[in-house]
Amino acid sequence: MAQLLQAAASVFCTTGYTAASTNAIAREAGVSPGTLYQFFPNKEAIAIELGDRLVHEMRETYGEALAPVEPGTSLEEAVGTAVDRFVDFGCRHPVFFALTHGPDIPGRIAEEHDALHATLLSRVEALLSSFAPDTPAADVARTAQVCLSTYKAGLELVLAHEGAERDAYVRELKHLLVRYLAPMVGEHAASRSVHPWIDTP
Amino acid sequence: MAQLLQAAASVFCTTGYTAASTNAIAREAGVSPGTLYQFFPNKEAIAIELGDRLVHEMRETYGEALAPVEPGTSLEEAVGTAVDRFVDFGCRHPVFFALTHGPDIPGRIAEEHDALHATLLSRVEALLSSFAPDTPAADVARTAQVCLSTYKAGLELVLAHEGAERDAYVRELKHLLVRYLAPMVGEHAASRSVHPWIDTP
Amino acid sequence: MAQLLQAAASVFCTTGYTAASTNAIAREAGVSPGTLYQFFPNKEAIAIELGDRLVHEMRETYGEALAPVEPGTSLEEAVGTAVDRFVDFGCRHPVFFALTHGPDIPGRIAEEHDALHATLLSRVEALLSSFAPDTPAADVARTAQVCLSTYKAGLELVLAHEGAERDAYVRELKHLLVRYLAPMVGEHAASRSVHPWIDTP
Amino acid sequence: MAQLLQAAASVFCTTGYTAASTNAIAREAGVSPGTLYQFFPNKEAIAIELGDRLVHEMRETYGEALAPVEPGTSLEEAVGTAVDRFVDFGCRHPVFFALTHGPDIPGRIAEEHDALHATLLSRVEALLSSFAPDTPAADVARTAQVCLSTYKAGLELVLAHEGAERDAYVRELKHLLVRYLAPMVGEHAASRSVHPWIDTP
DNA sequence: GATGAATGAGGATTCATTCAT
DNA sequence: TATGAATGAATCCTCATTCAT
Repeated sequence: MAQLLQAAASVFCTTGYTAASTNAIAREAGVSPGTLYQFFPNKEAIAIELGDRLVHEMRETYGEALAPVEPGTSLEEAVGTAVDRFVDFGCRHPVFFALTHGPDIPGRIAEEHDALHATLLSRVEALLSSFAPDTPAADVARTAQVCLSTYKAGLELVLAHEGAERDAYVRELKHLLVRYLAPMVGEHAASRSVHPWIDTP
Repeated sequence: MAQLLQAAASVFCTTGYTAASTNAIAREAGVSPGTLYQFFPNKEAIAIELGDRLVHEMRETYGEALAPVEPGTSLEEAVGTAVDRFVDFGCRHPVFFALTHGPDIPGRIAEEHDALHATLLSRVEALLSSFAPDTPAADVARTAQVCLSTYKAGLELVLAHEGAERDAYVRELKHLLVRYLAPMVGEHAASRSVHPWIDTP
Repeated sequence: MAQLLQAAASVFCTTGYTAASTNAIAREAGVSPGTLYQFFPNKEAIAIELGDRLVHEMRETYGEALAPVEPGTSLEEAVGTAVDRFVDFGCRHPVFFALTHGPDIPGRIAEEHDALHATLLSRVEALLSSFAPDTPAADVARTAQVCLSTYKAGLELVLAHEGAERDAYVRELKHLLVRYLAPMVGEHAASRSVHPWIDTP
Repeated sequence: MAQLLQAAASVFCTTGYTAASTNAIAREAGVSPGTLYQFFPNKEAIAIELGDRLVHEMRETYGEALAPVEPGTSLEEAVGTAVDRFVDFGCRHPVFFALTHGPDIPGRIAEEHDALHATLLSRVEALLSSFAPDTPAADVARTAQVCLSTYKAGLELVLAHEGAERDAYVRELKHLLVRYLAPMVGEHAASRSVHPWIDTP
């Protein structure tokens, strides 16, 4: 079954969900199509189970990565940790993006993913609030959304490169986020090593 | 034919390229399947024609949006214009993203898109170089990549909202980019209203 | 219309009846598909009209070629004339074979062709009877069938070659028929330049 | 699979290759269209497999039928044996002709068939040479071609009849060939029961 | 009369799913 | 339980035919 999920991950990665055939998955897993259907009622269920596991692991990853920071943690540190974890996760599970993007993925996964997104969102919001308690909730929510989107886009870029170049992109992604967030958290993080940012007046 | 392309755009948007059936496109266009095949030799050709038109329009859009800035233009202005154009384009052509993502889109489109990407990239690089002439080429290239990815991700976020909320996201996207780029262009844009950024020492 | 039939002949020749498309015929004729259907109710009708004309011309050709021979005509002369006409006809109308062979031609043509075949058969029978009046009718009929089949097969062989080689095959075809028929007509054609054949005793 | 090939043979026989639909073949075989495609990748492959088997069997048939004759074998015997085998083969495999004629049969089959034709041709040539060693090669080749064509045409005639009538046609076919060849082999077969033929002087 | 875009049933082929072994 | 042949609906695409202009 782990075998099957791994095969599915591999096939989804290379062909996408829609174009992936259950026969191809079974073949990749080295079992017969019939066997596949003794573990999963249909193709969608495979993607859902896969998604569930990813989401679960992601939740754990972020549970730690986005946990409320201890007082005194700098923005750089917080962002750095989160990005590193995110990158690590993305490297270990390239399927995640095959199941995340694309309008042709099963509804259940979309829901699952939305739920994950919402969770992450609230964590990021909490984090942001701890850094900038006075910011209106709507702004925090929006900023969190932007952060998540940026995360994902940046991660794809990171994964598209290797070695030193990958590391360079990781640094850029951190800069991108830190610089974006600095003004918001600036006043409440005067102890940081970055100059306060003067936003559009 | 415009009718068909529009229908195709609509169907590709909702189901993705792979899952889109030519019969569905024909139905959406209000014609019979046979009619569709008098204009396009096959499904791929529809996507390609659609992609060509989008790329063409995108090229024009960017030709103006990313044109070398006149001396004296601020980073904010340059980014603001580019983002506005990009957003406008995205609003008018939501298909663009359906044909851009996904591993199962026809090779021709991928090429076309890669070519477009390369073009945009070199324009952004030129723009960045004009703002920060002393930056090493490799860094400029990487920064341009990050900008483009951020553009795209931000645009999706923008398109997912409407009205005032959309405008707010547009502002955030501009901030995101401006803040990211400010340190790089900082020394050459001392006249700007942003403080120079002190990067990782 | 002659234009259309000619185009049809050409297309039938190259692709066969079944694989020939009415659009291809119309295109070959330089007219629109609609125009084609103002002359013929359907694809079959084209083949039928074509077949009719060929059969008509063939009938005339054979009317003369297989006409009752004047007394004193040798077998060689009779066969030689018939073969020459047949070959000439085949050279001018290569379609004939496209519409003659193959199990996928319309029933009407088959009938037409069968009628032609029957006509030719009775002429050949008459000819044979005039050469060998004492032969039983059943034998004459069978021999006539063999002659016709041999004719056709030989003709295809002839048409497959050109120039001197074609002429050589024409000669062989004549030999084939003359030698086959000689024993049957031998006794009644003692004046011929061939030795009588002593058949299976 | 034998079931499918048999069904295909039957359908090809009645409708010809082009007009034969895979659904019809599947239905004739009593299976679903999908099943057919688990054995053959496409319609052409069915014809090719069928053709291969026929060609293979034909080769064996002819390997024996056209083997170099032992010294002392008469022309009648040689022809008689070959025709009998050919007829037997044709009776058991009427498809052979459906896949042999027609301009729309798959290229692979045409090649296969051409190869077979060439093989048969060289065997017939060898046979003829053994009977008439002094005949120029070009003449032998031509005569062999005529023999093969006559074979095929005669066989179709034979297959079109049954019982005693079929036997009668078989005899006629043998006569046709023996009489055609007698003059050529005459001098070297003086011991035979046929009179030498005096050809065009 | 000529046109040619439109039609839609039909054919080749795929693939998610089932079930007898 | 595992298998893998069988299924058949659905897909892409063709082409004989029609009809508004």
